[in-house]
Amino acid sequence: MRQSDLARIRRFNRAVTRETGAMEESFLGRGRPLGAARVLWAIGEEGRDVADLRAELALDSGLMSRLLRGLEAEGMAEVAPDPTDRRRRRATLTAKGQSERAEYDRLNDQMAEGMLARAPRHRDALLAAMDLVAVTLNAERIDIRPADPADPVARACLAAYFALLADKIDGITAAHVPDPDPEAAKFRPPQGTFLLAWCDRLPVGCVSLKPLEEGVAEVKRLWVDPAARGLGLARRLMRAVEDAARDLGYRSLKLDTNAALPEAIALYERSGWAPTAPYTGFPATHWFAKPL
Amino acid sequence: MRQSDLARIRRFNRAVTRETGAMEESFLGRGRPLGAARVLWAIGEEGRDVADLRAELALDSGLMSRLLRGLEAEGMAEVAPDPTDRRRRRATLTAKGQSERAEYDRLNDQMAEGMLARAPRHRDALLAAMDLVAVTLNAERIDIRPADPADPVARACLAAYFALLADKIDGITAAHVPDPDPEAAKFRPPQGTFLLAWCDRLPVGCVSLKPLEEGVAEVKRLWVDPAARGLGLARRLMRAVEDAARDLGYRSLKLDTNAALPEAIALYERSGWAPTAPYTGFPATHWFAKPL
DNA sequence: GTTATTGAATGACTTTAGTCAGATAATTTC
DNA sequence: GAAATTATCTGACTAAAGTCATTCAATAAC
Repeated sequence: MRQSDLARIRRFNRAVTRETGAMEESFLGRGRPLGAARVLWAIGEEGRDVADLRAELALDSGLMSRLLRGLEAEGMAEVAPDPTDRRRRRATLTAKGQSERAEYDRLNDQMAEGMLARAPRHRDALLAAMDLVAVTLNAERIDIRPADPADPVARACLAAYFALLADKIDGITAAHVPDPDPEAAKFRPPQGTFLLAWCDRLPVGCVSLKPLEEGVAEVKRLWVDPAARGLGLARRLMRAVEDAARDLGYRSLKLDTNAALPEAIALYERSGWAPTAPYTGFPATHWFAKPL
Repeated sequence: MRQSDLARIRRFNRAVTRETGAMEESFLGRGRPLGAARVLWAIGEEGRDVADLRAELALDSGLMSRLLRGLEAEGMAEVAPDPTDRRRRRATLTAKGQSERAEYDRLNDQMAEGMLARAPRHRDALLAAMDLVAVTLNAERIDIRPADPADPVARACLAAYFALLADKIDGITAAHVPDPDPEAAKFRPPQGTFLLAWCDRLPVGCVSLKPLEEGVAEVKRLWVDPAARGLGLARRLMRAVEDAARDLGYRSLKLDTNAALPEAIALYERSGWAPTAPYTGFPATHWFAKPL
């Protein structure tokens, strides 16, 4: 590694350490040690099992118990046996606890606001850089899960996908999926599927599958967030959708794409897709098929 | 602020918090509490005054003293009175301390390496994003100081400047300043000056001044690191070089620039520079003057 | 129906970090 | 040269975080 790269990473680490330090400082301003504040926040609006809290915050059972007693004494939380398994206990926030949690949220928002305010003319560039860093650092934690095509998050991914197409392909204007989408059922099992890639609660990619002919399905709408490019996510999404198609009983797959998306074409060629006869019109310029 | 922007910033905060947590974890692996490790590292290869250490680490005098006693007991450091002021004390690392510090350096490098390894195909993009974040968060701490034009850091800025010109202006190939630069003396007081903008130990911009005619100096080589764009740094550099010119006794300034750099031209026009007669040739296309 | 396991709580610790009020010696200030 | 200031150290504290062994009740396994 170059010496100067190291200096850059160190500067980055110092900058974000200072920032998180300032945040914790502001959290202490509410008169509660950080440990207790973290538990209060982690209980969340709906309440949470104590075991669950312990796993997330990596706390010893003794310490967890004491922190909860403290929050109870403050009137912020209540802990009651879980009705389904009375050994387990469930922590919930009182009304007072809810509003205290909202205060922490507000402090958090305020810090975030302060960060963006430092780049008044480059707000979007700063956010994009933050995304790139966060997604890259979380690369190993990105996971792919089925979603409903009507879910707002799924629809947001599709909107990003169509915006990308409109940007890259001449003659396409930003299309959109009608809401409700009359085709949605085709993207749900048993006919098809819709997969979302998640990186720490935010979507970073999608792919979908719908029936085409007897025994053949079509892969549609492969999209990867710009912040997640270069991490092999497109390949993972393709593998996942192929597995899903196999599970749904399809024997082969097809897809179409456009010459303006050379990385996608290269990916298909690398992963066992072969050119096939055109089966769709504009904006498709390339057609591929793959047996399962 | 948009709700989704907030979610993105939160994701960023979680990602970097986890990362710094992992780093501290690895530091604890050397069997020393973080406080002591930080002091050991801050003492540095050349040693450091205790007062200096305290200011940097923001530690209470009692705590600092105890941490130093601990390091002495481990045989890592020695503290001796400062010969110039025997109230002050100077901490230095023993040979053992030096090698322990090198171990922390190695751990740091390893973590940095691990971060870059997560973006094998986008290493430079990740570094650029980290720079943007770090510089933006540090925006208020960027400061401008005179430097020697022969300093390697100054020369690195000039190299970046010429690379930028070569990239933007047709017909220019990456020029470079000869080493040693026969003109260097013109960029040093009392003839001229060379100013560097620093953001946490790394340069993020420069500007320089050299004599042109009796009572007139020329502003040259205004450069701002891409990561520091949009923070008003170019304007600050120009103000600083104008102040320096005034201090050196000049009565007016000139500069030339090229149409391929519209932001620079806009900046000059906004800050009291007026077009003037051409006084240089290619690659200049615009000439400005400003009375002081 | 007894035994083992699990989830949480409790009491008794330790470590780390940090504060605060002197004490001490060197250096400035007047 | 006395008085004030400065830099550090020491002792005596506190708060926060965390560990560990044990207890207790509920549940699962046999």
